[in-house]
Amino acid sequence: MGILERKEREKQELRERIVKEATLAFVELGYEGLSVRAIADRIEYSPTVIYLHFRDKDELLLAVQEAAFGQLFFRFQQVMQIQDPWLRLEAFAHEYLGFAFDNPELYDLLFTLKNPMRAVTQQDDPTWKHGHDAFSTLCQAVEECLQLELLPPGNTDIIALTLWAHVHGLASLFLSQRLQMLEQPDEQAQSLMVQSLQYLMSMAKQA
Amino acid sequence: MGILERKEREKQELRERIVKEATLAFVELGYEGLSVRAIADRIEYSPTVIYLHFRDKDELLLAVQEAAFGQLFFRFQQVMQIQDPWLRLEAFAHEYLGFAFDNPELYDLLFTLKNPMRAVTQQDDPTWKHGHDAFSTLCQAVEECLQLELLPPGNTDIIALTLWAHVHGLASLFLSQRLQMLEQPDEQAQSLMVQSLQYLMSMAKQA
DNA sequence: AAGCTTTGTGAACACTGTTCATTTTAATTT
DNA sequence: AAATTAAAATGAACAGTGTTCACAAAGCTT
Repeated sequence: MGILERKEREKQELRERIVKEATLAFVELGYEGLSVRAIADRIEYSPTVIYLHFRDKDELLLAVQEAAFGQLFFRFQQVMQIQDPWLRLEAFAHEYLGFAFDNPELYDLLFTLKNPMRAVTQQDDPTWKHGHDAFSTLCQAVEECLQLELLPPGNTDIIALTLWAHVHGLASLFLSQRLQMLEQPDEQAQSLMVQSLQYLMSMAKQA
Repeated sequence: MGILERKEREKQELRERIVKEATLAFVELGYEGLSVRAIADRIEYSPTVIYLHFRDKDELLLAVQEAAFGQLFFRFQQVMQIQDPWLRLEAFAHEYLGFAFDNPELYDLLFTLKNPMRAVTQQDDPTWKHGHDAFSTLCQAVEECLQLELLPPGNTDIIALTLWAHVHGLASLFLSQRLQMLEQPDEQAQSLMVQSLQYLMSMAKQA
């Protein structure tokens, strides 16, 4: 009686195809340009079929977000193998910024746009798995640095938050074009961010 | 011959009324809920009259943003009178975060939303005056701290950017509800941010 | 009072997210 | 194999969006 299984599988496949094409359309057109009808065109189905798989657009964006988290986590996995916790911390920061540069729209979806979060609070099913995992690995690196006295003593979560807030702040200001406030050419913006990161890390290491 | 002047004045008054009502509607309904027709209703004019004063919605948002910058700058002016540069720096950070908490929508408009920036690059008229001013005052406090050796030596702009990125990162993550990743109750989120700020400042002061 | 410029309007266009009655398709039962 | 039932997919529609344009109202100049 593999028929039900096959139908279920086909349904999941279609769902994944929706998420995949939605992701492509999203990175291509940005958030404003992403429409349900555009996705429907790409999967060659009627727009209404999307609502058979997702309550609304927010829930679809949540699925796209989850897929994007997978991409970020994939880049992190290579960093996780670095033994030295301090070097690992630095590598995390660079990888994080690298992801933001390479995938500006997806970065916004992960850490800025409010739409997917509305869906996550509606259903209190806390998907967000990859997000917590990513933060945990950051905390672990911080923990190891603390034990080796490479960081000023303090609460692990707070320190991890401090580092995260810093790199996110840089990425966010850059992507939203607010670094224009520094009155520097745009090509140098990335260099500024690296220098800021170096300054922070040098402050931390003086402990 | 005060007629032309009167007409010009009336035009400016209407323009300011548009910006004012747009601001009110914006903080009330948020970005998604803000529509040209809703603003038109509030000013009791036809929607098309708005396009006599602004090229498009982005340009209107830019004007709202400028007004919001005024509000932020107003809060900063009281901080600017603090003599001790270190205390001034800390006060800036708290005032910045306070503004973000009190005016979440306006904060997004100032530092996150891309729409107004599109207008600012289209016309290369670099309004953005208040933004530069705010950053300059931050730089000045940093400069004074450097001379008193209250901060590790380094480029002034880079240090100012580092501080700004940190508080903006905290505010941004909080407002976009991404601090859920810390698995802490939402009421404690603000406390976490203050602790993170304290950690950063203690690191900086050890120089 | 006639003409002209500015100011304001209503209707329309091409979109958007979303819903619902209807039809097509597939699987099951008779 | 035919009829029945359940699932999947659709087209049309609704209310809303930003924006444009031909047209009307108002005010000023001559």
